[in-house]
Amino acid sequence: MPELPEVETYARWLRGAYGTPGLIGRQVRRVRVRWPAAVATPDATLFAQRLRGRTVQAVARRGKYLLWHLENRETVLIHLRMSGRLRWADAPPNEAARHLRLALELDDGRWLLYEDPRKFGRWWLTARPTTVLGHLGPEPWEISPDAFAARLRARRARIKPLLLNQRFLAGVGNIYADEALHRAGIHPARAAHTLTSTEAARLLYALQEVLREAILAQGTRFDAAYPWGTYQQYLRVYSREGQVCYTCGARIRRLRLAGRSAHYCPQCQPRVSNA
DNA sequence: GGGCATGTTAGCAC
DNA sequence: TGTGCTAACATGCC
Repeated sequence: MPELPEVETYARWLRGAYGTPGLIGRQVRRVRVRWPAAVATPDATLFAQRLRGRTVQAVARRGKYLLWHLENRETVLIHLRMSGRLRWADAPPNEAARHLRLALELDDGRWLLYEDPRKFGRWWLTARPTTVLGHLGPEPWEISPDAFAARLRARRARIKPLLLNQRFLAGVGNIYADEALHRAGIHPARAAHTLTSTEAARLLYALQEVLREAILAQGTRFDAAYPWGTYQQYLRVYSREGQVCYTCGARIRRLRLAGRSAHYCPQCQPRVSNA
C-alpha cells in the first residue's frame, strides 16, 4: 500500500515527529521474528542475533524503502509492500496477535510492532544497502525536466506503467501516478516517447507537486493498512471511476494497464498530445 | 464465489 | 533488449 509519501511519513514518525518518541538513539534490546519469511536477508535467526544490541543512529527513506542506519555501519531496510505497517506498543505483543510478523523491544521498554496481513513486506540487514537499493531510478525531484524528457523519448512503453517502474523512477505508485497524469493532462496509455518536452516537464512538476502535497497530508488512508493521512480527500481520479471530474465535469474512467487499474478523465487527458 | 487491492518479480512470447 | 502479459507471493474485503 504505501507509496513514497506514506513511507516518508513513517520515516518522520520514526524520527519522533507527530508527538511520539522516535527510534533515534534507541538500542534494540530484543528481536522476535514471528514470520521468518518476512526477513529477506540474512536468515531470520541471524537477523535477530545481529540486530540485537544495535543502536539506531538515523532513519531515512529511499523510494519506498525505509532505512535505519545503525551505529556499527550496518543498515536495516524495510519495504512494506501492499499491507505492511508499523506501530508502537507499551507491552510485549500478544501471542494471539493476528498479522504480527516481527517485533522489536527497545531500551526504553517500548515495542515496535511490524504487522503485515498479506505477508508481502520484507526486511533486510546489510552492510551494503546498495545491493538492495541499487536498481532504483531517481526520485522525481532528483532529475531535471530536460533529462526526464530525454529518458521518456527513449522508451516505447505506455507512460502509466513506466511511472510505476521503480528502475525508471523511484517512489511513485498507483495512486500518485494516476493523480499526476491527471494534473498534467496526459492519458495513461500514451507511449512515453510521444510526449513533447512541454508535456514531460508538466508531468515531472505534477509528480513533484502531488507527492509534496501528499507528504504534507501525511499520505492517503484507504483502510486499516495505513493509519494516518488525509490526502484521500484530495484525490481527483484515483478510486473515482464513474464520478464527475472536478475540472471539467466528465465521468472518470478506469482502464486496465499492465495488470493495474488506471483512473483518468477522458476529457482532461485525451489520447492525443495535449501540449 | 469472483473480483478487487497503495507492490514487486519471474518467466515467457514477440 | 525492450515490452507486455500472466502468474505468483498470501490475505482480506465487498
